[in-house]
Amino acid sequence: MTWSSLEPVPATALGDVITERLRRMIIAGDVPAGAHLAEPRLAESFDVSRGPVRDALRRLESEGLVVVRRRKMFAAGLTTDDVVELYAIREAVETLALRLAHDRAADADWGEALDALATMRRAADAARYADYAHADLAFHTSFYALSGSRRLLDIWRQYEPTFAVLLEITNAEDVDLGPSLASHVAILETARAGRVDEAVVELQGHLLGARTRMVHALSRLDTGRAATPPDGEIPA
Amino acid sequence: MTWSSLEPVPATALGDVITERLRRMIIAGDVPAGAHLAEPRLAESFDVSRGPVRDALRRLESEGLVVVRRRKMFAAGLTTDDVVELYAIREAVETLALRLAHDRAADADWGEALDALATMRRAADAARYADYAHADLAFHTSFYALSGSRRLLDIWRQYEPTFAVLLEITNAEDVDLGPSLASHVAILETARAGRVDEAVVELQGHLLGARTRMVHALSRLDTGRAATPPDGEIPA
DNA sequence: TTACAGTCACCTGTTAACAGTTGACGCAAC
DNA sequence: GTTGCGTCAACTGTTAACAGGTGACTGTAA
Repeated sequence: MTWSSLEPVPATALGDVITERLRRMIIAGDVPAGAHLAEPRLAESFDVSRGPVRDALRRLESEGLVVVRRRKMFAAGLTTDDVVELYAIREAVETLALRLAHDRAADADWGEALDALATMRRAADAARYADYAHADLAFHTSFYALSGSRRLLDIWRQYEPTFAVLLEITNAEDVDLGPSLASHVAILETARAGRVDEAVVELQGHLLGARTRMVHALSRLDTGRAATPPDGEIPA
Repeated sequence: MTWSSLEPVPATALGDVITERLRRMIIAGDVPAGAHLAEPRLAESFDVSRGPVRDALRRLESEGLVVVRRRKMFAAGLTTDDVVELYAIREAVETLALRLAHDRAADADWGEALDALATMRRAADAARYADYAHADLAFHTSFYALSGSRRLLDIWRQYEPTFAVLLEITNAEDVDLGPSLASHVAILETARAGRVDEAVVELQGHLLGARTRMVHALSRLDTGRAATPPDGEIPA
């Protein structure tokens, strides 16, 4: 018997499943922005009761993918403006995380970041985009983990699934992963060398590049998606 | 008939009430950090069913006041380290908010901030600490609102109640509100004059001062509160 | 044709109950 | 005395049902 995951018990709460599926549907635009997300309808559509749906909506609300207006839940969707906003916030918090991680670097170790980087290198060589994206996020997560700030990690985890789905969707594009990899190497090595201000600048440049690619990919993906269609119902 | 609040319908969801009461109890230390927050026990204690309690726990989890470990909820409490952490995060996001607000200042107006400032001045003159704290938070909220970033406002609203309770608790102290008021005036006037870099520096200095006072007040308040007592049950 | 009123369907907030699981306590065997 | 096992209580995840309220639709009257 081989148990790959030791931490989480068999645990796959139904609410988590609904959260993930609904999140993907909203980001991908399967649920049009502005659509009213009524609990009974969603519950029937996912073939569960209202409880897990309620949990999912609460969670997605804290992720910013669902907004509540007059006690009703509506899909928020992701416009290119939202992506710009997300990257601006990420720059602010990840910069802080990197600085804090650096401050604690004495007793902390960059092992996780190095592991992620190795995985990224292998994925890049094999052009395995999904694996690369996964390792990419793990790399950045390691900064938050190393920062020692639980709340900073919480904020990141709040938006990390959105970035994950975005990366996954936009990675249909045929991009050369080389520059991205080099950028990550530069950030980590500069930080490990103790030149944290320089590393922050590298990070900002990296995020700017990622944002630009993301915005282009997204606007190419759904040219017709408006900022806020008046209303709508979920397709099926 | 006089209706003071026009926006929110009679709306006072039971879950919101539980959230507020539980939040206050955790921050004040009435619920010891590390205590297991079992739904049935809390539900009976608040004389409601598990539903609203569940909502409250989910909300407080996103605020960082409750942590989930092996599917169970535990009170996180607030140590002085947490306060330092909170102010670090706040500096990062509020700085961004101030910059974004400044960028949009052409079509935006600082009316809300000015109103809050006027209220603060009156409260300071009358030494009404609670009113001052309230207006203080409204002042800062206006920056996030003016930033035009919904998610930035969301992050602030996530932690704003914690700051509110902290201010309320620590304001038992007899402090001169003059310097705080002057600090707020300086931030706003500098920003309105378009010298945003200078305003950011003012803001950072202001937050540092606030943090210092908060840490002192808190450590004076509960000298005996440890970082993580092993476990415990809620008192009553 | 338009304005108003009544009806009706839907949705949210809330509650109680059921099922599976986990952790603890106690008892018995070695 | 210690170790292993069985029982049991408590908790989380989940579901179905009830109550109040809101908005839309329709029919009627001016």
